[in-house]
Amino acid sequence: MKSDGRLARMLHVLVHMGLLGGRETSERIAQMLNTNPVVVRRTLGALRKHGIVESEGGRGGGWKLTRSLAQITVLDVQKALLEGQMLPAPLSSDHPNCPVERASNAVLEHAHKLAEAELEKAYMATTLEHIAKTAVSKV
Amino acid sequence: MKSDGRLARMLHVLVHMGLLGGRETSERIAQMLNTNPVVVRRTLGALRKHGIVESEGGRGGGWKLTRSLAQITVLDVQKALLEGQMLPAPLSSDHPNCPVERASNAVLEHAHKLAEAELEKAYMATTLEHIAKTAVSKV
DNA sequence: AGATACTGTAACCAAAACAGTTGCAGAAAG
DNA sequence: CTTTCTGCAACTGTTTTGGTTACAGTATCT
Ligand code: FES
Ligand code: FES
Repeated sequence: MKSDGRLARMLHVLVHMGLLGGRETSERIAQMLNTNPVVVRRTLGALRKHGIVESEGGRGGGWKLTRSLAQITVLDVQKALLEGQMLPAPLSSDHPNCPVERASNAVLEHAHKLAEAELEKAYMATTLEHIAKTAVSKV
Repeated sequence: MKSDGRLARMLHVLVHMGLLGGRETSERIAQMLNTNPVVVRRTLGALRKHGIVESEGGRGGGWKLTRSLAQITVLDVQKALLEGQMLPAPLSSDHPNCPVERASNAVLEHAHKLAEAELEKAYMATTLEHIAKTAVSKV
């Protein structure tokens, strides 16, 4: 499967917008992401639905943040992009009545829940401002 | 993406073989997994390369375990099936020289490493015998 | 009003990964 | 020498993300 690069791209874009302040058009963001304006609208559109960015049409329009970088965590962005679980356990449903399959699935589900909790904790603890400061300090 | 059900299926098959003891043919395993014998050979073949099972061709052939369920962990099976990382961080490489992209990627990579460590710990702590006992106790 | 510069969205194709299927070669036992 | 197995190559199907084209709607400027 082709891996999902949306979270990394959105972090990049949002921090960029936070640092440079102003409004950005899909066209400019697309160039910075080596991709197409439509892909940018598609992905930023998901963030808009969750109130992280807002857009304006027409001449002079574009995208901008609705709150400061310090008020956005990586988890906020991830949740806006993802519908279901972050780390779904890869279960089987070949033989639903078999106790062995159920026990195997239970083990996998438990392990994935632990890992997902760890991931969520790390995502929640990191604000975009933290990323911005790290980036600026390493220029 | 279509999710990867190989680990769950292999746990099921291996515990089944451990409990019922004997040799099993790809055909019988395929029926139990609601799939095709070729898929079974393909997947069990990966386990054979890692010494978890062995196969014999010809009449009366089939698959059997090389060690007891207590000597196989979920992690062993996972490592046999997967080449790379269990939980690869979904990084971006659109603008490799941009410090913001690098900082974003670093955050994601760190978070995923934590989650992967948690997952690996849980997988390593669980033997197939543990799954077998849970299943038997719940019949 | 009309040109210009934006977003919003639908409809497609490409790429990647797992699953499923067919077909056939080879090996071991009867 | 037939039967019953594995091993493997070569397809197709399916799902998900990414990329592209095309067009409708909207706000600003002259
Ligand atoms: S291109 Fe703007 S921050 Fe990386
Ligand atoms: S079918 Fe044999 S253990 Fe589930």
